[in-house]
Amino acid sequence: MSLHAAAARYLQVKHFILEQIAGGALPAGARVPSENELTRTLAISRMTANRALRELAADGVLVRVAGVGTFVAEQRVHAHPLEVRNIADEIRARGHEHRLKVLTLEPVSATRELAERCGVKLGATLDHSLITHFEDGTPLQLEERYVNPQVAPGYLHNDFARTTPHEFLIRVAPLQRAEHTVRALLPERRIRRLLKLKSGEACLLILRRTFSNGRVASVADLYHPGSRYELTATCQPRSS
Amino acid sequence: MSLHAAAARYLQVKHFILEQIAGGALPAGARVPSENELTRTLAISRMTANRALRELAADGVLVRVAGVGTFVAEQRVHAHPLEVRNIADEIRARGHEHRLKVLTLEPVSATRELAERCGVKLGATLDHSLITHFEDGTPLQLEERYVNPQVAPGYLHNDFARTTPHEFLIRVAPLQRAEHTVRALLPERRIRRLLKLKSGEACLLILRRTFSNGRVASVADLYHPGSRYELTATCQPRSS
DNA sequence: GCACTGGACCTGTATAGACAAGCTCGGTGC
DNA sequence: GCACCGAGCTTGTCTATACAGGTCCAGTGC
Repeated sequence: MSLHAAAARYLQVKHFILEQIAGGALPAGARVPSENELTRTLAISRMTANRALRELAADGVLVRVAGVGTFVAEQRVHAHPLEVRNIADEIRARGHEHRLKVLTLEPVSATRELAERCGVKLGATLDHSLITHFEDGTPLQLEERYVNPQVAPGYLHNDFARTTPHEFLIRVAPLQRAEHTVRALLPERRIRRLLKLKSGEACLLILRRTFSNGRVASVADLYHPGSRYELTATCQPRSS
Repeated sequence: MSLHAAAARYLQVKHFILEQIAGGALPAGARVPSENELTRTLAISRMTANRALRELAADGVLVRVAGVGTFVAEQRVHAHPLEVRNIADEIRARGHEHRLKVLTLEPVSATRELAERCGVKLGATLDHSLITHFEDGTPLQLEERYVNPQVAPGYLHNDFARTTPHEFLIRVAPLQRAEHTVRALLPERRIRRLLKLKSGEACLLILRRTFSNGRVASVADLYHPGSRYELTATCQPRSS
């Protein structure tokens, strides 16, 4: 088995489970096939099934009870401890209407810089999307995203009107870690036009990398109008 | 083997490694025994060693490189998980020289906006400082700070050449919480001059509020040149 | 009817052995 | 001297098997 041509077996099992959850075949609380069932139906060894289920449980997707079985966890999105901001949630939390517009959606070949950011080989295929997010009709984010189809398959076929890129990704590729870099810049014309910025208006750029299973799931450049958007964070030390 | 009386074998292996790291026997970058070595020295199977090392790598404690070995990760998370950046430490961590220049240092009377931010009454006295921080002679931060003398007394008499504002504050008023807001803007002339910005260069502004004993210790506006500074943060969920 | 018990099934963990693929380094051939 | 190649190490993954302990339920004995 090649490690590059196909994903590792236990990852396939994880995706197999995740797809059933995403497709609604396994609603929250539903029982997931046991290790022995997976062993039989997927023709894998129990250790492989065990690793897949164990990692999904560690990601919070599943809940395992010794002696009883494995079940789909409730409230997947909500319980997530990662403070990764989702522009759609932010807008809705303020009581405003969120809409998005897909400008580009296509596979691309990784340039040298992209390959490095995504941890893939030069020329590898990445799913690329360019999407603008609107709050009550005003553009609030320009999202340029590259997704590694090896880690999060099916991105190009997602229905973005129903599932935002962020929502799709945390469902398909359980979030492990996120890296953020924040910059301020005067945007080039293309970005200025898409965000309807006044000339001379600064732009907040958030470079985000999300990791799943130790690999980069996606990298995103998030452009925000400097006059209409700010980032907030509260740091609090753990007790003890 | 009881699952309750003694920890699982792979957990023992994890602790074995962690103790050596904590004890200094394995400094950052040091090579960790390979799976085969652990198999021999600890009389365990390779899968057990593999799981211990794999999970420690997932936690960010170790870094594994296929075909090379396993190493102690750099930058172990500090004991204090508060991610409050100190520009002086940042600069020194990069191996550069930090210098600062105090432009203003005087008590002021709180305006309405300031009073609100600091949680004091209108007209209350606040200690005000305006300081520029240099990296190898290049300005990297303009720090405008207001300190509540009720919470952190003695700020105006600090020797800033020896103790930076941040260092003074965490010593005098133990840090409880920090709030950050990040904005991008095109700075006014005064700031542009002090940071030696090119006209048309964007500026990263960090608004910070630090709390001590439930009260605001200080508020600071931190201006950074957009072309020379960026903010980075990594979010990681708790290991399960 | 009720308490108990044993079997079936589940997860959790451990072992031994195997192959693939990446990296390093030393030796070989030119 | 330099390029090349393979041995030997590493991690990454998979299989087959095993035992322990938790949970549930049906069947048994009273």
